[in-house]
Amino acid sequence: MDSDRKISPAVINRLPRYYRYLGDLLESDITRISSKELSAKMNITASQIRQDLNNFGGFGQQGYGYNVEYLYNEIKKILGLDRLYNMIVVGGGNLGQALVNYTNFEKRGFVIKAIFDTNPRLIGMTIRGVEVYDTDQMENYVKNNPVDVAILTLPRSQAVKVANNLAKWGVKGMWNFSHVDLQVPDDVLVENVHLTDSLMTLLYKINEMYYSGDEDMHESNLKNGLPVKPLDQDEE
Amino acid sequence: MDSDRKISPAVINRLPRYYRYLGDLLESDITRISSKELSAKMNITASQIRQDLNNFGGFGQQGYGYNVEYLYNEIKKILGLDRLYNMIVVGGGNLGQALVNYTNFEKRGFVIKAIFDTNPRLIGMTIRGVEVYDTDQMENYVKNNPVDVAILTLPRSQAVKVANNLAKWGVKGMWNFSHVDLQVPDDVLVENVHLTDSLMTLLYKINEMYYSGDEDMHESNLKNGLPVKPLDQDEE
DNA sequence: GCACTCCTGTTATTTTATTGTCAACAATAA
DNA sequence: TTATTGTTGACAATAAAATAACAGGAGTGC
Repeated sequence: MDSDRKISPAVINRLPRYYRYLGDLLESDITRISSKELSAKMNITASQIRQDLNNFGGFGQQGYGYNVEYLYNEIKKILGLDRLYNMIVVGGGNLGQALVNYTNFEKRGFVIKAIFDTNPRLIGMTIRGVEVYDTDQMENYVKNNPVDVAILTLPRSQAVKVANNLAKWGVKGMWNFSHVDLQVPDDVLVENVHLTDSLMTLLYKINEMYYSGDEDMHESNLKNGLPVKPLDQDEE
Repeated sequence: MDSDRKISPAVINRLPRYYRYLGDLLESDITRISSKELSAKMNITASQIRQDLNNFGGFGQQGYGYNVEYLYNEIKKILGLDRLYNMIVVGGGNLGQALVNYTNFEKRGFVIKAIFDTNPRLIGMTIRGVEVYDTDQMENYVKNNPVDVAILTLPRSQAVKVANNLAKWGVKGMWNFSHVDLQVPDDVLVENVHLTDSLMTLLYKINEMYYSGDEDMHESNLKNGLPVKPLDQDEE
């Protein structure tokens, strides 16, 4: 494993997908697979699969292909999934609770240790065995307990300040669901999940496919049962 | 708006982000902005901003820059956000409920009309005024009501079948949160949100930064308070 | 109104990512 | 054994994306 070379982000983003497919194969008791076969399943070129994997080492064997279980475990190691991670949820709203309730996280080694919120009605409650604390206690908690990842599901107005504090107090990474791009020190890693952005790109594609070249789209719009109404700006 | 030319996916994915920043500027009563200024705010090169925007038309003016409100509204139109969209949620679990409860969707014109689930305890319930129906009724509903987007928050085992049916019945696009890559006809658009994948890439980066070059990572692991425990495969 | 600066739209260049090709070698069959 | 097939890993070729360069129109100050 050549840890000097810088792996391109495009490759890293594909790794979890390989991991998922290999897990599926493992469950189906398939013991070996060639890049060609995997290519057909995943809709990626075989060439790219081989090149992606070779960034981390030669896991395959000529004339044989890849051993599914071995490759699966190697990718698991590469992604760091052979360890436990301590996480906290900041913002105990709907999304925060949904993530806490997602049982598979625990199975994968993502352990949510605490939830922080400012809402008095939530504080003291327990969600799937995880207690909700007042945000006031967060500094104390983070400074005295190892926190690998903070899951941010709070309103954008508070997100920046909270993220900066968490960074200062030693949280390694942030999984950010709030509607704002965080600016934190370079040694704190941020992964943004902008759900609305993702939905918007879907809508763009729908529009492109169903209404493209239609300069005044209102008519076709009505035909499709979509009433036209001006919408104004909203605040998260 | 040159609707012939094919816009690259990279550009489309950036559009919502531009839209977000322009909305912020609008709220701050900033009326004009140059690509250079926006570049500083967004951490993108000015060159890329100009090139991105020019895919859709010349919205700026030499010596002046871009009019914030005008550009905001143009991007709104490009993304198709000047219309209403009818949506349904398939899978009324935690995540599905969280999305229904996300009030901003409605403000943006994303109207969730119905929720479908197989769980008898949920059927008949109302979440933020949206009723939960038995999945049996979905075919009838979709065939008789325009559905632009189906939000899929169901277990992977059911996702593929449901998605194929929805495609057949005329749903235009799917916003897929289930842990599987959907294979649907070409005229049905799918936007996948693989939350776990996104978390895994964050973990990769955390590992790279904190444990890189450390072939036997177990020791440094313990130093950081992360107990090492072998984890096995799980099923969604 | 004129000189000067700003800033776009566009073209050129560089960088990054993907795909295609092939020699080398393993597995399998003859 | 020996031939044949399958398949990797390396690298070359191509494509896509990002960045830089720049000509020239529009604003600004005098």
